[in-house]
Amino acid sequence: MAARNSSHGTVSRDQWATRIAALDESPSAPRPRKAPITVERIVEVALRLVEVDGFEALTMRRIATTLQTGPASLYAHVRNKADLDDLLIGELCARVALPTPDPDHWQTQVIDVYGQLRDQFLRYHGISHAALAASPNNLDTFRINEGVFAILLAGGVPAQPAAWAIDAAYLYVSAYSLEVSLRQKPGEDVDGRTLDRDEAIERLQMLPARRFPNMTSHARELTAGEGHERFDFTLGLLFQGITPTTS
Amino acid sequence: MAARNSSHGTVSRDQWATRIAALDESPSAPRPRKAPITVERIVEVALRLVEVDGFEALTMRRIATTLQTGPASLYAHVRNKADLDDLLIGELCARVALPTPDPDHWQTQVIDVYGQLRDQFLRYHGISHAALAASPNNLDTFRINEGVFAILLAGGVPAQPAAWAIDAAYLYVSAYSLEVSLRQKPGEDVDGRTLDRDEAIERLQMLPARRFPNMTSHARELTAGEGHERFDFTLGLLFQGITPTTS
DNA sequence: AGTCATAACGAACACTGTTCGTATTACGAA
DNA sequence: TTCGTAATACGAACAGTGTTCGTTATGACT
Repeated sequence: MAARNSSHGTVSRDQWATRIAALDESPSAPRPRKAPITVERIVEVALRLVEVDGFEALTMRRIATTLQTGPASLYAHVRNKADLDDLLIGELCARVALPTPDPDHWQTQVIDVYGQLRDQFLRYHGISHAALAASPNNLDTFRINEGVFAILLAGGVPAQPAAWAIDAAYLYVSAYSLEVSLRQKPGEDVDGRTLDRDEAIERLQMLPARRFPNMTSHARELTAGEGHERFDFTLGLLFQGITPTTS
Repeated sequence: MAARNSSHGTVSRDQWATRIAALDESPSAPRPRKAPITVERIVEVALRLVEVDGFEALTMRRIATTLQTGPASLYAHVRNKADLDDLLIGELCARVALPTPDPDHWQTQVIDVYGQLRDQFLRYHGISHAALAASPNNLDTFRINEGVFAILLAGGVPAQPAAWAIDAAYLYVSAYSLEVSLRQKPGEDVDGRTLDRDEAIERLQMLPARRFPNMTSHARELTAGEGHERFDFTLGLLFQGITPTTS
């Protein structure tokens, strides 16, 4: 009611600002108009934000401001935040390369696939939280399950144990990645691993030895496992138990 | 500035209301004064709220209003919401009964312990979310680990595989409980399990058979598992792989 | 009876996901 | 070219969340 802007060539101040902002876009972009907001760009920006600040800091507002818009604009392309989370873990699952089944090396193939998934989860801090919250209805999750299923069947594993082991493995990979992500939170980077381990041993041995005799005496075993040794160990247990030909 | 209440014996309206409310407390309580707010009461109320409405609906404000107070009053007894979550899963872990190790039945003993933990998690919808978010620094978690460790060592399992299997088992139990909780969300109660299974089979077979040949042909195996059959299967894999005496 | 540390509290802050109604845009038809 | 229309983008707001600040009331000890 106060000040319309329909008189001759003048534009509103906001429009002027957006035109200026549109000047220094990417000069080689075929669309100098604005910046079309698509689901792919949302996922891309969201993953970049998660990679930098972690999944806990991923909010619709941050995605929107990174895209130079308001939060309401995202809901035209994404139903929920949960829906966006599904898309994120879908993208991560889609990056996992599935090998052609080799009956002689099915076990290492399976561990390699889940290692890829774990690395994707660990690259984006805390995103496995979304992997656990979202029931695996995602098509990309199905793709991984299908690939592992093929490897297992090629290896001679019966269908029933294979199906259950696949389910358990996905759960374990997600939970393991989440635990590692949360444990790395106070730590600076990948360094200081043995230092953290010494401190963990110290804390364990600080426990009352009467109530915790085994944990205090076996603190070394409890904190052992360089790198992803524990990960490989557990997956080995899971898939060695369904081996058709006993090693 | 508007209406003080320091004149003679009159009390404020709020004070009067609290006095009236204090009348119909528990008549046999030794403290007719007010209602002392302790950590135990907070945990008790929080668990009751989670049992009714699920963990997602557990907020500090709801706990406070249930205790007839404001949200700020809780922070005198609890550092964070995360701290409260730790207390909750600590209470749940404390309820698990640990048997005296029997070398002849160590495997069933271990599965029984984790079955108790799973049932506690499933009784409170979505609380395993907190179990995964909180790194197992809790003393009650240590207690379970200590108990299982004792069972495993009594069974003749070497310390290193025992420690790693304990870690993996706790992770799996939490993730499994969380998945079951989230899957039960739309369902009414425990009923309708086979109906859900038929629907799951139908959806699986709706997938494009060219890209998902194994999942479509083995939909029955993928959806199989009455009750906690999958749970027992996975824990069996985990602990059968570290058995000293091959069955 | 008086003092004082502590607990309880009301109100607010910064922030979240989400929705409503409007304003703007792009594109095909006259 | 001009216009109308369907779809999109967006500002502002709503109902919540966890958490903190400054104040008030309490209960025990001297």
